[in-house]
Amino acid sequence: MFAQTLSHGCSSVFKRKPIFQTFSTRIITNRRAAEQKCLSLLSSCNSLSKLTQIHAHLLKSGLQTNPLVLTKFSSTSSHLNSIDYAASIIVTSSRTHLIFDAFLFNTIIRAYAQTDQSKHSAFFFYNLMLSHSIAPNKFTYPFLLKASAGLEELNLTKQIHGSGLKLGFDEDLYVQNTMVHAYSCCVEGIDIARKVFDEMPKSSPVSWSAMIGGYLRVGRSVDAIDMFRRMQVGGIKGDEVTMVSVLSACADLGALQLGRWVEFYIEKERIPKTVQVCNALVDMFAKCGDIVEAMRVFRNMKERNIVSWTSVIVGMAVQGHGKQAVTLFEEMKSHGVVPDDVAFIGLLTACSHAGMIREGCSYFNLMTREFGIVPKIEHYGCMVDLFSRAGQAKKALEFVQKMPIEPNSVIWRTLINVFWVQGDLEISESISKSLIGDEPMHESNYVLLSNIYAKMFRWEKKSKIRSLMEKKGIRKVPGCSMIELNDQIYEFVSGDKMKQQYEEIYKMVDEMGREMRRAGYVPTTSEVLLDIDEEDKEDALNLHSEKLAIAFALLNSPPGAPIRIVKNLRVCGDCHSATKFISKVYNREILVRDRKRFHRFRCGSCSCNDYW
DNA sequence: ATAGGGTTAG
Repeated sequence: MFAQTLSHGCSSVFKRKPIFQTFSTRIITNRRAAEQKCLSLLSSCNSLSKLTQIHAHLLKSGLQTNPLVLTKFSSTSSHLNSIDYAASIIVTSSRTHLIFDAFLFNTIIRAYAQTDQSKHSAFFFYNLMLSHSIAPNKFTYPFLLKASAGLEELNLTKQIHGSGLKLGFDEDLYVQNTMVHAYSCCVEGIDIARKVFDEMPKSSPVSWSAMIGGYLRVGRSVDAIDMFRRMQVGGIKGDEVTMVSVLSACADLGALQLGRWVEFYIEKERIPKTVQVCNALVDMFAKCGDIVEAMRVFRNMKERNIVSWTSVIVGMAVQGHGKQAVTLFEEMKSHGVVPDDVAFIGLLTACSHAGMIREGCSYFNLMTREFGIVPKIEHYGCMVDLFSRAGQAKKALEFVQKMPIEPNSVIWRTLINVFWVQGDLEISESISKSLIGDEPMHESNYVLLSNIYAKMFRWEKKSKIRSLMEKKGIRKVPGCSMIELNDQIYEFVSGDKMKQQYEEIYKMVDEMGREMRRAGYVPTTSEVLLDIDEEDKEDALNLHSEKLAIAFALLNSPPGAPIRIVKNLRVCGDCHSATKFISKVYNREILVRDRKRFHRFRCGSCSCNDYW
């Protein structure tokens, strides 16, 4: 097969003679031509077997010593085994002879930097390069930084930064941009990235995108948005990559108004609406709860890929629209788009949120049977969630026991929760205890166990957990509700006396309570897992960040305007019930995005049908 | 030859 390809590839130059003979004779007489030929053969080489054959042939013909050829070897394939093969030739050759140059090393360094599994090898060749007294050039640093960024090795990045600094390559804009990116890949490096960014004499949209993307990666979406605002103020135009990052930040924060503005900006500035930009728009609208707009963008796309489909499917899933998610999935298949493991996670989530147990099970089986996808822990997680949400604790447990892979803490927590809901507190307690043993620093494990003890009225055990947490310095994540109003994002934390309007807000909360009671609301004091009397429990419920946010929205938005709230935790039972009453009493549509899904409250009921 | 980006169970 190789000989065929080779002779076919050579046919125009070497017409009659057999290929191997051609090579050896020509090399002696016309080395340069043979080199050229070999290089062009390597250009079309896309498998390890071809590579090894070309190499074997080269050995015969004496061309292996040529650095140019070796360079081509390294850049020829993105497959790890081909890169390793090229690497081994370079290592061997470097022991014996030759005039290696920076170009050669850059190529192999770049090849390794682009792999997922073997980025460390890039540094091996960097050191080999130095040991041969070959000076790195300005191209070497972006490659090294790329490798270091992927490894999330802050110290490595610092070292490269230092060496680049000494050689003066840090003045190159490319190097600076990659530097910002590499630093921003580590949570502890993000502020250094910002410092590098701030000290850059010049910047490009790439620099800004690197910074915005960095803030996004470490979960600082507010800072990401702030960077974008700074761009606007500075009159710097972003490009399509910037837009993708900014839209991602909007999606994360649930900032619909800003997201809409970004879409407008894309139109106005004629930023190319690439597939990725449209996918980001779809995802932004979906995560902001505007599934209609998400579908509009999706339907208008000229080209859609698996990510586009998955985005709308997940969008439907978080709205609890299981049927539509399934319909979209089937439509996707009929368009010839092959679902991947992520698409199945979306689909299974949709089934789980909508209580579609039968469909969920059948798709889970189909995934492996028809598409050969081996279920990952996430897929098993979806299934455990599917049974658990439907209250089938026993089935969920059986499923876990039959799983071929080890369940992880997410799955255990799902089980703890379902047994807790069903009042099977002993099982919950025992799983919970062993989980704390496995993950002693994970905050939610303690919260779960503490809730279990509260429900058992074992207050002394509960307070023990609390002091254990204190001793280990583990803090409960405070509940927080966000609301976007007139281009501003407001944050409310439970019981927080915020800077502005707090007296008015607390008054409003009281008024809401009275109006709700008149409509039949009864506070769910059993939700308050504290050893205090009933009246104090009611007060504690009123301090929940969600109620504060709603009060704030009622005070500051026109009557009848819909209210949109984004929470960092799941909505509690009492807030869920209260919000239903508020939607009716105040005649408002209230959309709450919780940690996992949307609740659309209208006229006294919720779109989740109390299934969440 | 060089840089930044979209979907993922609770």
